[in-house]
Amino acid sequence: MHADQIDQGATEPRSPHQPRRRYPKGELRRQQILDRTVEVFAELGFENTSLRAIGEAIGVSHAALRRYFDTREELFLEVLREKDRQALAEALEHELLPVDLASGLEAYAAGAPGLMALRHSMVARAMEPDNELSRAFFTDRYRSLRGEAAHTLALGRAAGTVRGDLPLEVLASLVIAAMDGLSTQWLLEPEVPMLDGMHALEQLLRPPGSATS
Amino acid sequence: MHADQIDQGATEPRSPHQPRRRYPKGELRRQQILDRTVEVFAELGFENTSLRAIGEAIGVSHAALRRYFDTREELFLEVLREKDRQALAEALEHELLPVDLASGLEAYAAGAPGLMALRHSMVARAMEPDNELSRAFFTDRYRSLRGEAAHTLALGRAAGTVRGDLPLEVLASLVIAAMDGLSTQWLLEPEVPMLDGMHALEQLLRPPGSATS
DNA sequence: GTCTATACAGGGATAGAC
DNA sequence: GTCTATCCCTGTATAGAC
Repeated sequence: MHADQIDQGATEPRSPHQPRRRYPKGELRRQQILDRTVEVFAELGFENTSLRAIGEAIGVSHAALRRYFDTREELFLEVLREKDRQALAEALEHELLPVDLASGLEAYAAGAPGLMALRHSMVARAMEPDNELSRAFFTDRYRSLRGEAAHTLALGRAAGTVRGDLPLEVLASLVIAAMDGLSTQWLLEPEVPMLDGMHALEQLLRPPGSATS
Repeated sequence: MHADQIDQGATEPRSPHQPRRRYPKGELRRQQILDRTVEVFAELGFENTSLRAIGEAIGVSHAALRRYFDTREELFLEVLREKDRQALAEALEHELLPVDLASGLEAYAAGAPGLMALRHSMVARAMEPDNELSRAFFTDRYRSLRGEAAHTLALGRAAGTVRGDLPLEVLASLVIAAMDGLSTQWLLEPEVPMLDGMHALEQLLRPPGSATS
């Protein structure tokens, strides 16, 4: 679902301005740009992370970046896509999906405030008119997240830790919303106990008669 | 708490570039700028809502706007401050605080998607380094929102509709987070049932033994 | 007090040379 | 694949008209 754009070794024609990326050099350069972008963004923020600033951090001109990404927006989206892929790969390696919601939030916020800030900026863009690319990315992403949450909740239901009197899809949406909103408050003010909020939600989700912990 | 900057008729000296605004014309112009900014933003989005675009919508040069607002960021923040004041005034008029969380969300999202998108853009900025003005505004705002939510929850507790085994502040943070996150998903994809999510949270908050509705 | 005109540094996008 | 040069747009700043 997430990785619908894997194309290593493909030889078919492709959309204009999307480089072939069959050669190691271009592939490495592309990855370097993505990595540096995160770093520069964490330091300078959305407005100041210009193509020129990223290029300077790498040692190339801003125009060179456009061989790999059509626009700044696409570059940023690709950074987020890449991080999602990494997170998914890591989750599959460590175990299957996290049964614990709070640990899911930690993975979600991912210890990288800069990355979360980038996500927030891009989500905001996606709500605006004439931003089809960003909107498509995030509607997809939230759909995926809700699906994963629904799955985790279903497991909890089977294990007796999640009550069964409310629709799964609604609860899934609520869980994702709580993660989003709690991380927002936490990023603004680190004293806000983000994990306590998530644990509270876990408590609320328990069936009425079950044990307190 | 919210209205800490009411200064009509004040005669004290003020910070540089903040006009006195004792004269009706300037006051009206200022209000006009705030109103038009929301409209232009709803149509064009964050990037394209330039000072020049706003000025053009009013019939004034972009430089004129700076008589009223030091920077674009401050203009946007003032738009949000103004909307918060209006919402507060309206809430006080219609009744005291909303006892119903779901209706609170409707007031929160406020039927104005453009405004919510502006809020999201500005919150994102507030998380980044070197954005003290935005950060101060939103930490304040979230503190206020959590306070109001805690108050509403306390009333619910007294009325027997909110369980008493979890700390109020944590639940308040969770409630605000849910509003934020649900409105995000809803703005991206209007089919997502925002109010259902909030009603589900209300159900979850009920004491274990209480009636289902 | 209110506003226009103007200048400036920096941004993303782009064309064409190498 | 990368560069330089260029286009038009942006926020900010200042000078001076009225």
